[in-house]
Amino acid sequence: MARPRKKEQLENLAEVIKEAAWRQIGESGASSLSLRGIARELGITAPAIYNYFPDRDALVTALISDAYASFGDRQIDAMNSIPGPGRELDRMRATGLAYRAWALDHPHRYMLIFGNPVPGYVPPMQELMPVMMRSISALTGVIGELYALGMIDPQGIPLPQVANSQGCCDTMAGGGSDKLTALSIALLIWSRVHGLVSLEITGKLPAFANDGAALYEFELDAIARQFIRVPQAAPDPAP
Amino acid sequence: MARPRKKEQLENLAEVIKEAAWRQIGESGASSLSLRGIARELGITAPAIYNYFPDRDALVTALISDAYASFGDRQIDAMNSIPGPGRELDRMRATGLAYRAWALDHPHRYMLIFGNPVPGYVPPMQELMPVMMRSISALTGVIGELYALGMIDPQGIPLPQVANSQGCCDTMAGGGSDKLTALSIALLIWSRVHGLVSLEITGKLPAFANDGAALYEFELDAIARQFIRVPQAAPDPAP
DNA sequence: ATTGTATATTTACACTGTAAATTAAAAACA
DNA sequence: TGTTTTTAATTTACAGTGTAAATATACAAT
Repeated sequence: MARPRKKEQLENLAEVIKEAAWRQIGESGASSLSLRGIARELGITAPAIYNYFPDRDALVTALISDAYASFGDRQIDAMNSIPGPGRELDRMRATGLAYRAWALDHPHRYMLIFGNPVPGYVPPMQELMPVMMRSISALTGVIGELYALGMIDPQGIPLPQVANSQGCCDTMAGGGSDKLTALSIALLIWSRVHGLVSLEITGKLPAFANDGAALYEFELDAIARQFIRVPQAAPDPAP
Repeated sequence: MARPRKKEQLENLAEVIKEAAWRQIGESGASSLSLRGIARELGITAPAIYNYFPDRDALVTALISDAYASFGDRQIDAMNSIPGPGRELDRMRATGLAYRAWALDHPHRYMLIFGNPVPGYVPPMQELMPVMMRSISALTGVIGELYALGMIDPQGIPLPQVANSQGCCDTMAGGGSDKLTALSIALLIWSRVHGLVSLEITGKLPAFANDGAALYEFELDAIARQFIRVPQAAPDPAP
């Protein structure tokens, strides 16, 4: 009732197809991704791919899902690289630096998930939501820690409308307005790092070509200064 | 030696072609722009377009150029809507609000110039530089005004490397490090509004779908707070 | 009227994604 | 073992794309 093995290798053809797709994207960009090109590279015919992906969009979705996973791994690794209490600020900075580092390591993957480089493709949010949520869990987690420590001043921060947060925020916005504030801050921070990184990756910061790092770290500092307040330590009684 | 008029109208066919292209972009997005589709809509054949644009990329470049012009018009209008000295901060805010307003009015044009939605297209910077520079002249102009008034604290702001600023910054980086600082600040501000606006336009802020304005105005305020310092007015002697 | 030139059409080619029919191969069952 | 069933691949075909080359047409200049 099944036919798991073929005479040749390539039993994990779905994975091989995705690898070829990534190589092709890395060479000629994500927009010129071609099923026929992949098939040509693998020595098979184009319609054979349809046994593994119902259409080209499904392949793109799989690539995006993998990219989110890779991105999420790096974010979570960065967060875990600065463990323990009392180092929440360093932890946030580490995830911030990891954001740009991953983007520079995989510019095409970055544009694939955070830009819209593929012609008629619209990502199926419902399917991608889990990997998406996981990938931003590092940032939202650290923000949550800082919030719990009273290191964030919530005043003036616009909140999302819970009625509109369909599914997306159910996981994290389940709590009260604390979580909503944390989500909002995470969004504002994401917007800032995304703005800078996407401009750098697409080569729109020519004057800073060799010093995007300085600009980015300046922005990280500015972000911290804006949102973080170090709680006034109660002056301990002199010994 | 020439043949200026045809029996029919459509003498400004280049303009008509661009209009059809914009309409097509407005309906099905910039990525599905098709020469054959335009020709079909205009009742001509596809190769006829090649008499007006050497290839599809040239048409896209012309569209981008027009989009920059439209964007620049709105920016400059916004700047001029708050004239006179003493209102530099309001002027900056007006250009900031106009940035998002134009983007929401023309999301496809915005993505055409600030995203990269067209398959294999790479914009010819050299050709687009004039309209690009004009379109950001409003922001850099206001920053320059504020800088001249001593309302900007340049310390800590990373400067671009003049060696790398090829052509782009010759116009504005001709001066000393003042201009470079202003350029750098303009870039940091652009990065922030671009990050937020691009996320909103591409529908990646679902939770804030109905209140992008609040989020954006919060960001404008934060930008002003970060870069602008009101010079200490000398306390005038009590009457 | 003839020439010259700009503008359009026709034709053709290589490329894309994908649907339908067909063939080949391996596994399951007799 | 032989036969059937299931799955995977190929072949073929179609509609779409950008664009190059050759061709026809209509106007302006001579």
